[in-house]
Amino acid sequence: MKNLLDILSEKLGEAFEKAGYDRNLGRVTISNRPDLCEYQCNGAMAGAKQYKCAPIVIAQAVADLLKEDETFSEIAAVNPGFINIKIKDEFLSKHIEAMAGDEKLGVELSGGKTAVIDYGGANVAKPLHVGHLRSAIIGETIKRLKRFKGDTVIGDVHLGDWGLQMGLIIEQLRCEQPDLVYFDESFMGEYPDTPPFTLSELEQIYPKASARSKEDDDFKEKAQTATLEMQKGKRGYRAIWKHILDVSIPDLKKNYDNMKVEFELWKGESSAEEFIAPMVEDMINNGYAHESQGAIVVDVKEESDQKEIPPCIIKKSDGASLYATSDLATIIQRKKDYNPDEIIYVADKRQEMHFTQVFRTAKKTKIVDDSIDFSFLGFGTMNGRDGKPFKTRDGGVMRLETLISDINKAVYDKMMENREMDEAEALEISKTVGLSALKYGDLSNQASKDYVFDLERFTSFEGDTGPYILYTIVRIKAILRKYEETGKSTEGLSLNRTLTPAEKQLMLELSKFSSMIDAAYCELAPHKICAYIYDLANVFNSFYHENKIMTEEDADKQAGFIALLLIAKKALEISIEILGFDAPDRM
RNA sequence: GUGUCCGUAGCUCAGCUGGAUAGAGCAACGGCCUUCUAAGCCGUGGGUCGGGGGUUCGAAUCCCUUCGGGCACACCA
Repeated sequence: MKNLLDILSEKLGEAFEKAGYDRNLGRVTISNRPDLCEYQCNGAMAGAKQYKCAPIVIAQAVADLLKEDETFSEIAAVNPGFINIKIKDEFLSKHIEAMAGDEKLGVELSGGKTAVIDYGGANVAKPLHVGHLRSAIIGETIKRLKRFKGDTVIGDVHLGDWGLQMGLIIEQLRCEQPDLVYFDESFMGEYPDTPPFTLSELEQIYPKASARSKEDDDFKEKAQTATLEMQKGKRGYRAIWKHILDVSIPDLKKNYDNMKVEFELWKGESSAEEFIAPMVEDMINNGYAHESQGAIVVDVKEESDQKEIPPCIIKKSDGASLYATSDLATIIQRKKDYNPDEIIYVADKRQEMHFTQVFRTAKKTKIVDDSIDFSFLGFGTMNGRDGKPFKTRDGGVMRLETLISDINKAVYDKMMENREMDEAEALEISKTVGLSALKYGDLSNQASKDYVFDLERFTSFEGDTGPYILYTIVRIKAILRKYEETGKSTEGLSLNRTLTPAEKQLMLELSKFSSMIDAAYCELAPHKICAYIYDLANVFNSFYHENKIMTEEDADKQAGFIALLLIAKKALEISIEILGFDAPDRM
């Protein structure tokens, strides 16, 4: 259905046209002076030059034409040429009612594109840490948002399981346990089913290896060789690789699950391995790729570039493939499996260059045609309160599990300060509320910017936080529960046609829902959803204080309030569902 | 060095397809609970929108310049 601004703009546009002006001047926006009006149109000022007359003259002519219109309770031309608009209660109320009748609250479907979203970016053998947080949270929200708009979306965690890190682990393992059968060149039998390491052992191997490779060139070289051999299919190394995956993936799943982050695909860089060799061959044969300094590269610079874009390396000089190679091969695979209209990558913004290279290479080498859209949603760094990248107290990388349990603990403590509650229930609720704190804290910032993670602030129950949003929903639920306890039904109620001021404010806010979703969708901007529900929660809470619902004596009016609560609840619940968290029934 | 992003209240951030008096939250201060969860609501104070030019009837928003900061710049991912 049409949103309110479009309806109003159309009416104004018609009036502009009738008065002899361009109808496009009739664009109506939300008032930036709520003390004066609800909506405004600035078209008269924009058109003044074109028609060589004072803007107020145009504005007056338009306003005069609409004086009698049943939509407006007030429409006035104001110097220097604003048109100030207020709408009638009844018109608004009917509009919101129509919205409520729609499953998606008036949001129109996109047209059903198919998209693959590449997010999460976990590495096997490494526990999830805070660096993985944003990709997971933002990616999941984009996925849900696009689904809500009617797209078919496939989320792929795209594990890091094919690069140098694997070689590092193999070499480190060799140092620690040289007698393992995997390193015995002459071994021809079946390798054991049981991994030679536990999860926690595995998690210690990688950091050690990584640190060592930075100081020990010889070790690094060996790791590179091992990587290459693994990629080529060396049996013992592949067996280790398989063990690493088997040990890591269940743990990763569990962790993502705790965050309500769900992937349709658990593929990794390795999954596209079979496409690599033919792809590279094609690129060479078709003249797209050439040798440079021993490596195989594709030139991707373009005339219009403001800066030098280095060539995209698809084969290292030692013959190993790397990040770009597997990303390109994965595009081939995705095209084959899903033929998507777009592929969205959610990754740290520092990787922008890499994706520019990959996207250009994919199009230049005709892996995909121009109809596919690539987009890179780069996010900023999560910093600590000191403004520097988030670290543990001793300067290490904090595990996601630790971060989440810290948050849940903080929420739990605060709950117990203010409420008496059964311990088991409190623990359960603190997880729900904690997740909202974490996700809202992240998503309410613009994705592309760095932000400061402040546990104290995010878990606060005051202000612009997840818990505040949940608290608002809990309040609504409580009233609805009480209403039903009086034996009345919440089905089929009509909104009031004469509105209290706060009631009208709430409806005006609700009317923005569909345009807010559209903006968030087009701009891949989850923070707009957060900003909206925060405003909505504020307006609701004002309404809550100014209108005593349960003690309202006029039963019809009370029913109208309840009808409005249901819509507000739905708008909030749809929104947090997209953001990827839930509201408890009480807190 | 080149490119790019950012600089808005003490702190954390919105606003940026140009519009009227630049908004929130936190922190500070003052009110409101015999009434639906006070984890709330209402109010007060707090700003040369980094600086300087320009375009415009009108600039936090567009252009130029300058200062300060982050990040990226071929064989890591």
